Amino acid sequence: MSIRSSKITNPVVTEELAGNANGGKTRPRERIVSAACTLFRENGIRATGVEAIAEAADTNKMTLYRHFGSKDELICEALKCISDRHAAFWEKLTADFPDDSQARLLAWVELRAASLVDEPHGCDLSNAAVELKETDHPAHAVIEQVKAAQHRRLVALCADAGSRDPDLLANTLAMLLEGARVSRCASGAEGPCRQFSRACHAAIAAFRN
Amino acid sequence: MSIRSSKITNPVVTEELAGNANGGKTRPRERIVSAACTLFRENGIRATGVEAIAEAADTNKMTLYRHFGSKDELICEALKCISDRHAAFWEKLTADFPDDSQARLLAWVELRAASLVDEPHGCDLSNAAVELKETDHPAHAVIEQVKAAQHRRLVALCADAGSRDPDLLANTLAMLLEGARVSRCASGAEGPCRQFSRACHAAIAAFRN
DNA sequence: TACATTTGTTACCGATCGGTCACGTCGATG
DNA sequence: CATCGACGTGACCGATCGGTAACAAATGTA
Repeated sequence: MSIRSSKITNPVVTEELAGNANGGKTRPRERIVSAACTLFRENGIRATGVEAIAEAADTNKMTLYRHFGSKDELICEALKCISDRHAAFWEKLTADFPDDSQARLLAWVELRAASLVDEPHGCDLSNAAVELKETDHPAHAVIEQVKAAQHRRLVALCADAGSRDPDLLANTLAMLLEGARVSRCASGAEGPCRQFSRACHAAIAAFRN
Repeated sequence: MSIRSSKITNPVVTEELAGNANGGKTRPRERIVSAACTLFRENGIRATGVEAIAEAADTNKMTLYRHFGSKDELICEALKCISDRHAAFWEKLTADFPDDSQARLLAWVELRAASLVDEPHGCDLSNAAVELKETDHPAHAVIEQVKAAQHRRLVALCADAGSRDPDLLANTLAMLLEGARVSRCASGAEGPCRQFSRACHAAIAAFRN
């Protein structure tokens, strides 16, 4: 359901050079990454076996290991795929509101609030960070890098919207979003996340010029 | 370190009827729950085997299964133990600031901010909720119940402190705390959680009467 | 002392995990 | 047609998992 919207963005467009002309069927690598994203999100990373990923990708374990040296490598690749989706989200946001940066910030709140409703599993990056406690796991580098990029974009958005303290506002919004997502898992849809939008608006108003 | 403060509350007091007079050594059941709490927090729930728990508790797997019917049951019991620590935290908070409810709210912020510094693993309850995706897992009932109790206490605290909208303020503070904790795992100590305290103060000021 | 309860020890079970090997199949290219 | 690379299939490996059986040792109680 949530994977369907991403499947149309990634594979079809980028496979023209490969000249694969069969009926819309993508190559195994993309299917594996896509399936890994879905299963990791819905069942957790450790709880998802490589065989289940291969099966969901309509292929087999051997082909999976021909493309990815290990499960950890596949995990990193899946996180990078999610990072690409985040980047696409930001590009679409700036494209939809090219001039009015104030409206762009409000749209960010609204879109994130909407994602809280139909995505009950929280942030895939943060969930991975929570689940993979080994501090030397290669996924942590990917996660930190993506989170840093997101923070930079959010700070820029707050600055464009004319906040008095863009860094503080960005961090506040980041904590509110992260907290809303995780409390969606722990306390349900009727928990604190219910008032995510109002809390964001209050923060924006509090840090206005 | 954090486990030590709880060890003095639970076992010693409740074991007088058992008449165990050996040198301060607690009974296996408490040691198992305590070890489970520590290992679950430091290594994750799924990544922690029952044998490792028994070993850390200075006992063996057979004794563990004599006290707990399954690992899932032990998980629930460990979460309940953590719930007791939360309750102790709140009791101490109200005991330390019996009169000044405004100061009590500020102390809540300060204590939570301090816990962000020396506890890099976030909220054990939320982490468990994220890690255990099976919606029918018995741990979810425990988690939701504890989270609901915490929410009630936080709302009461905000109301006592004279907020205009205690429910909204409590939810905002809950999201900020939850988000600060998880972003501590995903983005490091220099991420958004760095400004948790300031964000809380701004929220409190925004919702003041 | 005699008994009952709680622990400790060891070996074991079936299942699943991540990962590999050998071989067979297919489609594209020359 | 021949070749080559990507893919599919199934069996297999060692390790680890949660959980159990059987028996010995310790412990408290009468």
